[in-house]
Amino acid sequence: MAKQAQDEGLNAKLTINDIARMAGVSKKTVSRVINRSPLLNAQTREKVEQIIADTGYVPNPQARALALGRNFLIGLIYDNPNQQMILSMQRGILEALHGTEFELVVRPVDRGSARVMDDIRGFITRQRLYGVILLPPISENDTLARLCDEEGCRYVRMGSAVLDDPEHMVVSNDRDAVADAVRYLIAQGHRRIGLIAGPHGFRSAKERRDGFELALSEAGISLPRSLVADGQYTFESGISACESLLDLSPRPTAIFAANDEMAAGVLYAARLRGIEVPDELSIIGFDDTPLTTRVWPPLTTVRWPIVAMGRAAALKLIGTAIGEGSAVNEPSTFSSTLIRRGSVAPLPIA
Amino acid sequence: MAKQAQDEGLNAKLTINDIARMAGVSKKTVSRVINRSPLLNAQTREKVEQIIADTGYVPNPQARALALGRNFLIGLIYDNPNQQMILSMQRGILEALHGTEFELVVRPVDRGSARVMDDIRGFITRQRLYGVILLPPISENDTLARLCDEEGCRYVRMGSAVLDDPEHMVVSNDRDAVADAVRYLIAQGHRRIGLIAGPHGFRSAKERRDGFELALSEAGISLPRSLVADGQYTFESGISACESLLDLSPRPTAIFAANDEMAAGVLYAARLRGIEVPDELSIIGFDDTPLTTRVWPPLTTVRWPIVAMGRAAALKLIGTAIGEGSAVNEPSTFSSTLIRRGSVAPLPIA
DNA sequence: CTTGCAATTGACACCGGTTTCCCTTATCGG
DNA sequence: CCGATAAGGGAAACCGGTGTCAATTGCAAG
Repeated sequence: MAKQAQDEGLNAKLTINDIARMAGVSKKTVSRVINRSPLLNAQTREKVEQIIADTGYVPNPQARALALGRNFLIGLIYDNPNQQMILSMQRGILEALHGTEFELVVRPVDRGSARVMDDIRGFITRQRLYGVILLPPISENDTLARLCDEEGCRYVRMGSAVLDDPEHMVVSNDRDAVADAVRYLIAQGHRRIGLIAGPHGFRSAKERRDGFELALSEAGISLPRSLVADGQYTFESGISACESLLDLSPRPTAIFAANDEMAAGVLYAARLRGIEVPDELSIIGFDDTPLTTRVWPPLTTVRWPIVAMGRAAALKLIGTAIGEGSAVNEPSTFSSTLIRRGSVAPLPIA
Repeated sequence: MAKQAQDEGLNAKLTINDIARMAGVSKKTVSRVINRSPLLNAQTREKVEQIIADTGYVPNPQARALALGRNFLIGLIYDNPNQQMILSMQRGILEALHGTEFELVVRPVDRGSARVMDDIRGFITRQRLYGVILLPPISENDTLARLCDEEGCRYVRMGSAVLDDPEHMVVSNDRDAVADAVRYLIAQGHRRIGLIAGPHGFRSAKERRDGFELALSEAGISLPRSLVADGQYTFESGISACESLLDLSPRPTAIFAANDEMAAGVLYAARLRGIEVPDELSIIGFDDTPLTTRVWPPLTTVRWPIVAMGRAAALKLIGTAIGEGSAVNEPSTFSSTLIRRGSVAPLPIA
């Protein structure tokens, strides 16, 4: 342990010149070893590698960044209301980055600001990022993707619709997942099903709504406009959207909320009116946040593999750099599953 | 907007040499302007500053990092089970960093691993971090603080006890906050109050327990060991800890849980047994996570200003660099407040 | 035995800043 | 009016890597 620490302290000062001198070769040769250049004598390589291993030398990232014009940093760009999602993504990404030479730089941006694009451009070019991962909803912005292309910055966009562009996207299939969830409600006998939709302009909101409508039309159920309430993906918006649905007469016997926060709002609104869940009202949410098991009754919801998607995104970005090149071109569509808990009950035969 | 973008594209290629040529001075003089060197003619400075402003030149961070031997990166090091807290801290830190030249690099570590210290040392020295912010519980590790000192890396430790070392710490006073909360329970007539403590080895757990015991002893209430149950700061551990408390006879009339997750567990366990909250059992949690308003009844809890603390920590770190030097030596103790919601009721006169 | 080509390796410039050291020039006291 | 002193400003080295291109070596072909 003490020796280890000593080594560490030592290698903090070691430069490529030191290694070159010890090995009796030039800087350039050491550089070739580090960068796995193929045009290099096997013996020379071995000798240098031995010395690198013995001394614990690690090349200075700042110097590399300057010479290469590129850093070994991954940027995580988000502008998201959903904190839980950011954190899970971040976790997945960090898992993939762990043990590599890459570090993660986080960068929240303000979609509302007029200068977002310039901010991001500055971030990317100044830091000479190796690549960026874009979280929704800003990932849905094509201008941003074009900007990355222009600046020669690798990127991966996270999303919630089927793939347009496999090389640059990691997505979940929200539409099908929601359709499944709603089919489940229908199978339980529900016919008057309310939707609390996500905010306009969010792709995920649209996909989830499409899935909802798809399942209904499959079953030949008509959807009056009044059964669709707008939400903002927040708890509070879930409450008020739910109230407008409960004001209907007859009121819906089931509600699908486009995320768990709003589903929790439904639970809250129902309790205020003394409506029993799930006996008088069934609820399904989306996300499978920890919240779903903390509330009562525990929420039936759609789980999408956020952490795994984060990992996949990171891998797609750095795949070629860490010798996992195969990951890069692999299409990355993840599927979600319905998690049945306690917020759905069959409709009693009237 | 178009012009702006053009400027941005331009300045990506501008170097200090270009500026020097345009201003008709040497690189060094431009460097002096950038670094606010005092030994510089006012006119020269103004001229150069004008050109920098016009062209939108920004010095290359990689080159600076190499020359200076230090990066403009802040590291966020954590090993925490409490995801919510990490994210709030991160938010506060990013708020403070916004608009500065600093970026945030996040670094989860595994406290269990034998190589944690070497990992962190590698992270700090390799990236030549400007400074790091340490989140609890690993911030409580003195070896780590010493390591930062050795490596000449600025650091700020977040914590939950009164200050040992104002220069390097931003803390909340958990003990007093909990004492207040428990005094409130006592004022409501409760005498048999259970504690669900946090895990051993966490400073916050100890502080909160101390506060709990303090309030009880002030009021002359004895605390049998059986009224203290161990938890792990998780929902599940809250449930089982609560069950052991509810098995007592007579059972407690109130429970203080050392965090909200465990308090939610208490709610869950109570519901399983058909115990009414707050009428038959009062509950207070700690953290004021969003969860507290999603559950029923909404949880009375202790709010600590996590985001503000994150901001303060970042400011303490970069204060001198951004001309807010005063922030650095300011002691940073934050106080928490009791948020009264619906999970506490007065004890009915028996 | 000489020439051509491929495989290795090294010398040197360069990435874009900062630092060291020295020279020039302005200011001031005698 | 002259020399001392200090401040402004520039040339060149340096931070620690990588890219370019030429030099060296070994070996097969002519």
